[in-house]
Amino acid sequence: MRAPTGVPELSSLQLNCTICPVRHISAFKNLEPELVDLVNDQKRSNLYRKGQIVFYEGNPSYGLFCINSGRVKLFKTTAEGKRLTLRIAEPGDQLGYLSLLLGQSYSASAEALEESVICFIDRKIIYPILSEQKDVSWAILQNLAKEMIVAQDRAIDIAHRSVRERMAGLLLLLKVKYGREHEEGMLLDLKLSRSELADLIGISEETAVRVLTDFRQELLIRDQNHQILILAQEKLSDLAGFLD
Amino acid sequence: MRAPTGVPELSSLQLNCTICPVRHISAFKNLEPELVDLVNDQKRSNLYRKGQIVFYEGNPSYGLFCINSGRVKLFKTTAEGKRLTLRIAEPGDQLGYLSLLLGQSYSASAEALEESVICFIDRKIIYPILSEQKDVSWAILQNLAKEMIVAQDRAIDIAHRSVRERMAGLLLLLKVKYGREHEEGMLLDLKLSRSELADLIGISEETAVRVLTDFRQELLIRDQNHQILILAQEKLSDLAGFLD
DNA sequence: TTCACAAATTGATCTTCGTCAACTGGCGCT
DNA sequence: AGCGCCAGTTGACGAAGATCAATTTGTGAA
Repeated sequence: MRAPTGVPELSSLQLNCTICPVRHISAFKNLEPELVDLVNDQKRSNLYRKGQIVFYEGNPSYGLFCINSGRVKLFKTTAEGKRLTLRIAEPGDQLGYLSLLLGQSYSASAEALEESVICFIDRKIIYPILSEQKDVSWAILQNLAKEMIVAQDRAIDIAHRSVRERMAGLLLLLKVKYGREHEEGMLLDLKLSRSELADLIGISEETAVRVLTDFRQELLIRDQNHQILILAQEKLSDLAGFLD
Repeated sequence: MRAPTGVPELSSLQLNCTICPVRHISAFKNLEPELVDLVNDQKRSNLYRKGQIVFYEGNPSYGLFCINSGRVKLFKTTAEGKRLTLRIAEPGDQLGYLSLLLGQSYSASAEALEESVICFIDRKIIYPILSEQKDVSWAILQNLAKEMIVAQDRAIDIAHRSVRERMAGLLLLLKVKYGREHEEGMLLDLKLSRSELADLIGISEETAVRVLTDFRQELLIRDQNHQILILAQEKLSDLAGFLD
């Protein structure tokens, strides 16, 4: 039994693309005003609560999701229910463009990590924009290329690095995106459960707990309510085997 | 010590893009004749022998490689020398476009699996074509999207599937691309060493040998000189956990 | 507050796979 | 033929993580 795809709890709010603050950091940043209006008229803005599913792997795709606020994780699930998180999408990011571009059903599921507002644009609107506006497809191309490298790195990490190394690497990776200055180090401004951290590097929740407990005892990190405070970046870098 | 990037042993041959048989299955299939001429004038065609490196991870990129004939594997290497093969590129495929698109050094290394003829197009020629010709960038976009899904699938496989499952899956995957009818089953028309097979699924050579020996004893496959003959597809499908 | 439930933690155990080492077989070269 | 080399194979062993189970902690709802 699967919940219906893309059906939000609330759907009254409708944003205005013209003044959307995240458009300027999205693939639509250089979109011509008339096309922005076109998108604006058609799109639906929806609220997703924490834990809500935006779409399920395997379900058909009818358009593109754009994150206005909140964070969404993309993950795949095996037949036995094991998960691997592929990426965490941010405001300004798009969801579901692989399926859209390839005209096939979703290759991963998406779940809101926080309360999020996500707009949905019908593919009938998107396709013409993609094929006529080189800026948009160029932006997506660049994005895809970057994610591709991340995916490749992830694959070799999972194949050949130990859990300790991967966890250290993950914390440093999260630091780049979510790190906030703190008097004793860098605070990761993102709440992720042990299980969600585990999914990001393809390990079990229990081993994630164990490794993080080790890190804590080695004074590399500390728990700050439900966020992680990085105390010793350099040692984590050493652990992760970072060369730079 | 690393060998210089992209320096072939022989470099006398120069192909003609206009009549290149693989252009029509490449990202340049719809390129306008004048632009084909432009590419043709600038490109260099080079012969690479089996085992020769086309480029090394970390080296700077100056353009795009297009495979005219032969097969090339793309792989990443850890600091300890462990490898993971990311994909096997075919005639008509491009190499190095991630680096080109992102303007950064190679994120993987490329090595000829067979004697191969590969053309090199300077980025000065490529960039204008990419930004003006939506067909080419659209084709690359589609390619990238497909590879992205493969990369994602690979990641979850490595994280959560057993070696047996992965090897069964790999054989079936190779069958799709390289399978040739044979009286007793499907012959994989591609010579890959045990070590190369191992690299494709992120395991050691020895375990690859063991799993394949098991498969052989279970009469799922057989060695046909240095190629693999698949005798029992359905059983491999079951092993791989394929649902279809 | 108290209950119920989810998240985090810890321990014990087991399986899988990597590593190291030795041995074999095929093949080209002289 | 004889040599050397490399891919393939096999065995023994150990370490890394997964799994299962139990316990503790935290948290929101009534």
